[in-house]
Amino acid sequence: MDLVDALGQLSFEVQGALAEIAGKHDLSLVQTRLLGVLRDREPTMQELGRHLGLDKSSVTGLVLRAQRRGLVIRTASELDRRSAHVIITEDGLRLASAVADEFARWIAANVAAVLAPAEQRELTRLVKKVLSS
Amino acid sequence: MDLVDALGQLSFEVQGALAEIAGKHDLSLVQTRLLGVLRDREPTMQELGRHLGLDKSSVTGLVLRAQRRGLVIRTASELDRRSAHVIITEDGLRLASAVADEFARWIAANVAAVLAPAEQRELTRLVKKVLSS
DNA sequence: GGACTTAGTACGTGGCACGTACTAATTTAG
DNA sequence: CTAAATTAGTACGTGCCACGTACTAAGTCC
Repeated sequence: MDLVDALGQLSFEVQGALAEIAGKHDLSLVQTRLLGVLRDREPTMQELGRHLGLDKSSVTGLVLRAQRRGLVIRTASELDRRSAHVIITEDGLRLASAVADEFARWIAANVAAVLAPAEQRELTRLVKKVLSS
Repeated sequence: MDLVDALGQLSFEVQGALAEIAGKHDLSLVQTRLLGVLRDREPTMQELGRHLGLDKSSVTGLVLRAQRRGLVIRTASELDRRSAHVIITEDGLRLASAVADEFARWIAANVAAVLAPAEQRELTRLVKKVLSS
């Protein structure tokens, strides 16, 4: 197996685990990403679309469904009355943290557990180097 | 950034690239995986579901859409007349190869290009170690 | 003030995934 | 050897996701 296969498989593995964890909390992968983005931002719909790589028309429904479940709210912007800021609620924050914690535990059990500490550091370093490009 | 964030982000990055490449060939990520599985197998619908981690009722539609586009065919099993084997067509093979090649080029440009040869080997080794667990 | 641009929604289409309910073929029990 | 249970697959309804197009309302530019 070469680098291409290794990274391809790894990405499916990690995304699969994340999807499963999210599913246990009745969240889709996209909803989870949404909440993740909103943990440290209060973006407009447009900015949200940029962060998630989605069209603005896709964001409408995504936020609508999250709002129905009480995970986010929309507030009118005061600077520009056309735009709305999306803000995560307490419930949303709790869910996001729960998923994040469980994901961290999955990494610990499935990655960290099979690598020596030095290997973990090296893997982190290499991946970061790739991501920063 | 720690190991958890690094692997999370990497998986989104890789899957995003793969989805984009697949999209250029009018394939979804799932269709691409389907064709990938079929490159070296002629599974029944059930086996296909197991490989992809999907319910059998999900596989029906997936294969149906692929069949409409001439990417796969279904043939009746001779051992068990209840089951059908899914087989990739020449067109399907061509598409699968095109996506795989382009993905390999993406890895070369975005991963291999920023790592020294020894680092690439080390990354591959570490990822394989994780996957084999 | 009128033309243009921008933020967001509405709606229709298509893919994806599931659960449930069904048919047909096969296997198992009695 | 039939009757019951299991298995392979499809049909259908639901909901999520993503997009393009068309629209409204608000802001900007002349």
